Amino acid sequence: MGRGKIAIERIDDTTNRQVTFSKRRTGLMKKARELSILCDAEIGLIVFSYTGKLYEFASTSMKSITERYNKVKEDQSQLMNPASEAKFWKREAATLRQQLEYLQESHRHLMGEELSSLGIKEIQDLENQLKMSLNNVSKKKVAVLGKNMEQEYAELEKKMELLRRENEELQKVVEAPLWWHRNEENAAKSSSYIPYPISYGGYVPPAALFTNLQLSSHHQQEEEQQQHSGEPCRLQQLL
Amino acid sequence: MGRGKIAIERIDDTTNRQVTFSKRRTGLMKKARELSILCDAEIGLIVFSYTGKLYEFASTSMKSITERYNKVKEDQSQLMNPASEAKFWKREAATLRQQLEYLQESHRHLMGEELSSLGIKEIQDLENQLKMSLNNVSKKKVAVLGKNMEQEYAELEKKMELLRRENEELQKVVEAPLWWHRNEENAAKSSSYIPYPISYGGYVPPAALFTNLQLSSHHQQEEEQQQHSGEPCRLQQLL
DNA sequence: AACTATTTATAAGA
DNA sequence: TTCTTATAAATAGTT
Repeated sequence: MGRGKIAIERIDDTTNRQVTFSKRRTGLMKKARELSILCDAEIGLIVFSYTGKLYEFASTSMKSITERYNKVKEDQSQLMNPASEAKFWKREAATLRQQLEYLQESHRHLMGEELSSLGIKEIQDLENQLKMSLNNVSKKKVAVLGKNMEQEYAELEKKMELLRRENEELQKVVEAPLWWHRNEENAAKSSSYIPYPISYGGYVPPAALFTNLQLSSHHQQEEEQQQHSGEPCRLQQLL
Repeated sequence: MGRGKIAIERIDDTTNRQVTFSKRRTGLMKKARELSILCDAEIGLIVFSYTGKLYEFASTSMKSITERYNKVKEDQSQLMNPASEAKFWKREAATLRQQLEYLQESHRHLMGEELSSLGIKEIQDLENQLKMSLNNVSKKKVAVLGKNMEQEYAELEKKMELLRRENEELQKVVEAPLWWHRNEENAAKSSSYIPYPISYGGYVPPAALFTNLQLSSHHQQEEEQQQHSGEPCRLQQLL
C-alpha cells in the first residue's frame, strides 16, 4: 500500500529498511491497540528491531500476558488426552505434508519439469530465479577455477624454470644427438597437468531451497541460522 | 477502513465483535509477519480473545522472544544510572501530568463547566453520556428506595397489627372516655418512622471515571479489576 | 518530516 | 464462515 507494491522479503537498503520499520511498527502497534479495545482482547506485542532496540505494546501488562500464555501452553501439553493429541499431530502432519508438496512441485519446476502447470508470471519469475541461480553458480565456478589456474600457473612456471635450468645444464654437458630425446620426455610430463581439473554437473543441492521455504512459513523455528552470505532467494514468490 | 468508519471502542454486539476480531486478528498477524521479514526484526505477538482462546505469532520462537524481553527489562532496571533514572521518571511524570489534565478537563465537562471549548459532536456525546449516567443513577435510586420502602411497609404492617390487637384488648377492657387519649399516643409513636429515610445529594463520586480513563491508556496495569457489572462507559471518546 | 498515489485492510451486506 | 464490494486506512516512493 503505497506508491508501488513491494515484495515481502528482507529490505537490503539500510535506510529504507529503517524508515519502513518505523512506519510499519507504528501501524502494527496501532492495530494491536485497536483490536484489544474493539474486541476486548488481551494482547501483548514485542518487537526487537534489527539493531536490538525493544518496542512493546500490552493491553494489560506484559507480565500477566506472558504468564497467562505460559499457563495455557503448559495446560496444552499436559492436559492432552489421546484423542486431542491425535488431532494435534494429525494437523501437524497435514501442515508438513502440504509443505512437502509445495517443495516437491517447486523442485520439479527448478528442474525444468512440469512447466505446463505454470502461468506466464510464474514462468517469468522462475526464469529470473534460474538466471540468478546460474549467475551465482557461474561466478563461483570462475572463482574456484581462477584459484586453481593460479596454482597451475605457478606450478607450471616452477616446472618451466626447472626445465630451463636443466636445459642449460644439459647444453653445457651433453652432445647434440641426445637433445631430441630429453625434449619429448619433458613434453609428456607437462601434459599430466589438466587445465580444467574440476568438472561440475548440472545438479544444485536443494538445501538452500529448503531453508528458504521454512522462512516463508508462519510457524516458528527454534534458531534461524542463515550462515553463508547468500543472495536473498526469491523462491517465496513462487509458492 | 470499510464501508463505514467506526469508533475505536468496545463493540457491544457479540456477533459483530467476533467477526471483527477474526478479521483484524488475521490482519494483525499478517502485518507482524511482514514487518519481521521486511525489516529483519524479532517479533512476538500474543492475543487472547474475549472467550479466552489463544492466538500467537512469533518470528523465531515465543520462548526466546520472551526471554530476550525479560533480559532487556532486567538490564533496564538494574543498569540505570542516576541520570537515565531521572530521565525515566521525568518522562513518567510527563505522561501522568497529561493524563491528569485530560481527566480534569473531562471532569469539568461532566460537571457542566467550560463547555465553550467543545465542538458540536463533543457536546452531543457528552449529553448522551450524561443521559446514560443519569439513567443509571435514577435506576439505582429507585432500586434502593424500593428496598427501603418494602422494609418500611413490612414494619408498618407489623406495627398496625400490634396496634389493632392493642385496640381490641382495650375496647374489651377500658371505658369510652379513655379512648381518645390512647389513640393520640399511638399516632405520635408511629410518626417516628420516616417514609424516605435516605436522602441522596447530586454528587457522583468520580471513581468510575478514573477507572475508565486508565483503560483508555496505552500503558499496562497490573491487574484490571472491573468488578460491579457496570454499563460500558463511553468516556474514552471524549478524550 | 510531509505529501500523495496506490495498495491494502476491512465494515457492511449477502 | 466466506465472499463481495465500497470505502477507510496504511504506506512506498518522492520531495
